[in-house]
Amino acid sequence: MKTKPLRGENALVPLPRDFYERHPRIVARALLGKILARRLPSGDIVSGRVVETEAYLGDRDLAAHSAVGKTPRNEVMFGPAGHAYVYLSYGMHYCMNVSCELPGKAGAVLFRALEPLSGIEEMEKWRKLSIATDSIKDLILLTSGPGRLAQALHINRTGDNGKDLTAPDSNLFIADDGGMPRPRIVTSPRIGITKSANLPLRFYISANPFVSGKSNRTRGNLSS
DNA sequence: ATATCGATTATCT
DNA sequence: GATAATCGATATG
Repeated sequence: MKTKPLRGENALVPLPRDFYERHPRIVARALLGKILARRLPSGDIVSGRVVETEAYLGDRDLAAHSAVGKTPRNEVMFGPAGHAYVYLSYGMHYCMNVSCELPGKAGAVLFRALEPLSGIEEMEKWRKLSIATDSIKDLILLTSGPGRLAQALHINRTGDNGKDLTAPDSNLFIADDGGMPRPRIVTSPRIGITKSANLPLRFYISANPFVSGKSNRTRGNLSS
């Protein structure tokens, strides 16, 4: 698996398919510290570092959308790994996932929070926000939370659902800039679910201020 | 055909 | 802390 860290300008290349062809729990942890990026028509990059993820499993996970079997909404979860699964949450927010596992077996990882890295002004525009400063307190409003980060990167179902995030020319992809080699990872139960709520499938970077969840009310255990 | 329930967020009190 | 906004999927008649 070629996940060799890359650095320097134009170093953002999509992670390979086999990165995602693993158990969602493994992928969710491996994605922490990576970069979720949107490439604009101009070539500019809107991006953030992944600081919080959740795994949704194909087996014995009643909280996963795939638990009811394949439907038009969730079919990407059953398809090949490395594709975007975008769904509408509570009728108003889009949430961004990447499919995992081998074809036929369902699985996905939900992106729950990013630390903004580039394209802040573009994020403000898409979020319909005008933040006063570049303080953490203001930046949090851009990408802390699954609905927020999707809006900040202009992710939506019609434009992005099913998109191959590993394609070299994809305008939505995940990359490794080598900027966070071994993040300190905390494990906790997932947020906002009732079924299978006890499973420890949420992962976030320890002490990172962009992690979502009511002033980090939801506690977890340091697991690395 | 109608009712219920979310992998959420913004905006109140 | 509580609630409204809003819609697709699912369950039931």
